[in-house]
Amino acid sequence: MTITNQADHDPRSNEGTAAAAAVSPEAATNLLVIEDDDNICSAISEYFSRAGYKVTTAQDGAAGVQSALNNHPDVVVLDLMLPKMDGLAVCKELRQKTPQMPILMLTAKDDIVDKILGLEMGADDYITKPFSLRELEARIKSVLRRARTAVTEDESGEAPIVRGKLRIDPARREVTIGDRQVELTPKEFDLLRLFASNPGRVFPRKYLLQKIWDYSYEGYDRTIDSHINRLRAKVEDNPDNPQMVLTVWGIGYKFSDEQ
Amino acid sequence: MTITNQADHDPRSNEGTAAAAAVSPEAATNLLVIEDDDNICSAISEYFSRAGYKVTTAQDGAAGVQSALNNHPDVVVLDLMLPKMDGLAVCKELRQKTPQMPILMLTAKDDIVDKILGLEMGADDYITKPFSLRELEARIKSVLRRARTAVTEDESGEAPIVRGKLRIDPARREVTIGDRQVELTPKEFDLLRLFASNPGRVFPRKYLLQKIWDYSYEGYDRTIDSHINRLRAKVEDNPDNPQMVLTVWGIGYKFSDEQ
DNA sequence: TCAGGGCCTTCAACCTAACTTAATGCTTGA
DNA sequence: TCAAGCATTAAGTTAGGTTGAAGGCCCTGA
Repeated sequence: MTITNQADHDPRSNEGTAAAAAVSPEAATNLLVIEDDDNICSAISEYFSRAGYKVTTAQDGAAGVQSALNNHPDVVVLDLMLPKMDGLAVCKELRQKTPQMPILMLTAKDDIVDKILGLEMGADDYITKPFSLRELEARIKSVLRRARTAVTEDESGEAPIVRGKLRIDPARREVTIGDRQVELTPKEFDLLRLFASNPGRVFPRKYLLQKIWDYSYEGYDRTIDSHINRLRAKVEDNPDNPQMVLTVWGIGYKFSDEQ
Repeated sequence: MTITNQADHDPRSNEGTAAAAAVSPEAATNLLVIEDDDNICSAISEYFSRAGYKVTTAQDGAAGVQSALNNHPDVVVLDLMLPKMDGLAVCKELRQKTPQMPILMLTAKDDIVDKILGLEMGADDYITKPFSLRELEARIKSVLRRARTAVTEDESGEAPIVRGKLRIDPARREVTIGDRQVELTPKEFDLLRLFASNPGRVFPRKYLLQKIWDYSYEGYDRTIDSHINRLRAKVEDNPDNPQMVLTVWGIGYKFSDEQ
């Protein structure tokens, strides 16, 4: 016997459209766009204003940082290529000064190196040009949702983490899927807990090495793959088609925030 | 919201099935379900009645609180979205008035914010829709087990601790297994008492050093292993296959919470 | 009061089991 | 097409179990 939740008209499920945001009951979301290209800038600005966001823009990195610190936007959309101070530097500085502020980075198409650097610098997510505005909006919502529920990853609270059928009990170091208990090794457990505490957030391999394997570990980062492999074998119903621990091609892994 | 009837016959095991619970020797467990959806409510009610539980239901928050205070159920299953008084308010009120009563919260799919709030409000665990009834049963058992054995670790009350054949009398510093009395050294006793006060909870070595050895002890933590070794020799029927004091690889030790 | 002995605790060493890392070649997806 | 990811296996490393001995404390008896 399974209880499902279909055909449930939850207003939240309309996410991703401009109209939905416009009727949102909550106070307008403040959006700061740091982008030097006028076309992109005004397109974003127009779309999101109409969608009920309050949009501020900045044309270069220095101005962006200023604006972010003065206006405390709810989310920053940050281009990587900027005059005066490039996106990575901006990201780094904002992370230092306002660690909580969610940052969504715009990167040139296929610029994997930059994506990785961006994520390592502390961006919360990235989106590659070209992108649709609806896509951007979806990402922004996702980042905002995560920020609201942010569990600082090392807080390691004793409260159980539940994601669908998956349940992690940090105090007992127990993991169950549905009613089945799963035995994990320490590394597997640490990885899964980190992932599941921050669904949707992308963890680059380098970052994982630092976080789970202590600092400046100059190792083979394929090692992570091995652990992910074994973790999936234990945790996924069908390891060939993972539903929880997902690969982000060229970057690393993340926990699904679907469902 | 619909109820489907799939994959009920799970070949994995017979544990947790209605039949197994029905023959449980202990007095019926009282379950209060606060849920406005008739389908879910009757599905839960039917399943758990058949499993030998005594089930009471309430259709809204206010009625739920009343029922909880009048009937003193062993565990409350509480939906978050309720008419009259929402789940969070119910949870908060129950926590104030009967702090011991275990609460398991049902949350809508994806409603992470609510999960967190729920736990902050004092729910003991939560489960996301959709869920299987077997899964719910597993959670309920887990919450009940924790509630039964919950001892704040520093309470160090003088009441004897009984776990199966093991009995610890803190006032007399006596330990018996079955009818056999066991002589423990102070460290052995302290360890065993700490473990047995919180079955299932994992105690890292560092934590034990702080707790049992006081001060920030910069020592050899293999010392703990020695004590565990001797403790097991005295306390376990077969020290090669410990049933009480269990190793958690890479972390420390815990007391078994089976049975 | 001091020596002797017993018990508890700590430490060290060795051994095994468990887990992690590395390397390989194959598969996959941009 | 080809770099990135995956699966498999083998080697390496680390953590835990076990044992025994040294040090310290306390009790006891001379």
